[in-house]
Amino acid sequence: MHARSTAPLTGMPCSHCTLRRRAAFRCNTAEEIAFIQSLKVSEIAAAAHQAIVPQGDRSQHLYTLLSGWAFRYVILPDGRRQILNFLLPGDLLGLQARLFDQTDHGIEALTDVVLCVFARERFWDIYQGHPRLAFDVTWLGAREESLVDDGLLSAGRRTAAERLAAMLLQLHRRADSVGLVRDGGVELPLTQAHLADALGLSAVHVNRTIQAMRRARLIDIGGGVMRMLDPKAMRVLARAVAPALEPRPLL
Amino acid sequence: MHARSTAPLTGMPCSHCTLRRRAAFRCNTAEEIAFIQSLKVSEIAAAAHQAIVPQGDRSQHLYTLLSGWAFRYVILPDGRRQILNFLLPGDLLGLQARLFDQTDHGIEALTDVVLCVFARERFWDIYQGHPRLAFDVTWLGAREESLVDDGLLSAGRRTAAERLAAMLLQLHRRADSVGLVRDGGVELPLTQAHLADALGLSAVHVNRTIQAMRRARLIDIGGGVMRMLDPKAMRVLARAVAPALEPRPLL
DNA sequence: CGCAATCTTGAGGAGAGTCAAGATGCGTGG
DNA sequence: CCACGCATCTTGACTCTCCTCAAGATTGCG
Repeated sequence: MHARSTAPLTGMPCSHCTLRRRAAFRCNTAEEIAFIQSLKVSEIAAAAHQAIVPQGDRSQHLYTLLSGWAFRYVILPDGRRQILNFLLPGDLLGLQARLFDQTDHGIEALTDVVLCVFARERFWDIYQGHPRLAFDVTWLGAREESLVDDGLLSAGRRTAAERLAAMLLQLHRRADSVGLVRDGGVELPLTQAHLADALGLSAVHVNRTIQAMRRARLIDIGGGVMRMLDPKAMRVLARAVAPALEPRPLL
Repeated sequence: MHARSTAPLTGMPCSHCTLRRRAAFRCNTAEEIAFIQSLKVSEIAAAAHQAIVPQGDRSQHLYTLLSGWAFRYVILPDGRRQILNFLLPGDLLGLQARLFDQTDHGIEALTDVVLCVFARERFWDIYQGHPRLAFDVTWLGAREESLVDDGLLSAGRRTAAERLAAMLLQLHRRADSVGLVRDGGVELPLTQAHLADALGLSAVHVNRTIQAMRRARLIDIGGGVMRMLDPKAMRVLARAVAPALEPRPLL
């Protein structure tokens, strides 16, 4: 729980970034990679539970999450928290914070994370000189919105079991796309309280819903690991389709 | 209720667009406006209740809403509907639909609307030749996401009264910024069923909540017109801050 | 080994949903 | 100009999902 402070790291050249090798990500030209490299200020490690972008802060940077999990959230004055979405490796952080003067949401590390830090003042250069990459930024923003759209659909119109199914399917799929699934199991670093805050439920009710799913042999979850026992039934429950996975951009 | 079919209109040159004159929008250079004009294919009118982008369709175009109200929504297989956000004049439509191969949401006209249609195949030209406008597209996408974020906060963690207050404040503020508020009153073309689907509530409960607000002299709503009687109390209720309104881009 | 966070279970309650019926308003056509 | 019909709004009664409170079990870590 004790957060070690954020520390700059040497980091690895973008051209050797292991994320970039995954099929989930669109290939960049050598020239694009060199440009991305030139934007990169450093790598930063943050410990689990540490604030990456505190709520209400003006974010100084854009980040790409290189490893670990994080989440975007809002906290109301009386302490109620809503998790807006979870962030996995390859996701771009701080886009809204960069565009609007002040963000109304915060970003917190769920596990120890490593972030690729991009120079704030050079954000504009992407648009100036690299239209393809600028397009990618827009694309990543639109993708994030579609995740939030789905969360809103859940919170507004799905039952507790449906919400949970939709969320677990989404996380499983996203984790899979970045190689975080090994023989069917994902390391899920979420507490039930996190799920509750993401789904708009109480922690107690999330617990009961999970147990019902365990009894129904839909999932096997616990000890920080989740296994999908019956993905098809889960999709039926969530009324979700398995979306086609086209390669997505990576900065 | 009977939808007249979508009809192309002559339209007015972008340089004379009345929207563009509003303080709410960022000024463009003459050159930018000429470029935007060159993207413009036509203007299209759609009747209230007509689908602008049907759910599941691959959208052919990007639109700017010139007049009228619309909304983005998802419908689950069993008919439950979630409204993701409302669209007012100046808003960009179809961005996600353009970026992903297929959209999972639809867009429907709430009133009769007029849309500015941009050539799909020239979307890329914005990024190629007009970095400033490309940046604006990203900005508009991020702004829409922040609206959805707020909706998710509401559906997940606010009570019915708080949700309604937050939504009515947002709509009032947005309508005001495009000149739709006259001596305190906005024309709100929403039924209570629309509000229910946007807030994740039942129509009956929205009704009761509205009536409580009327009795408390917070708002005066009915007959398609809303008046904020006590904006400060509404903001306290919604736990919302009045956000600074910086000029936003318009395509 | 012991504390703290997390998970689990039970009991009772409340916010919001559903169903149903009636009221109101409005556009259309006779 | 009025009557009809439909959509919307309103109200009541009852129900149910999910919440809150509270206590105990489990886990993990220092």
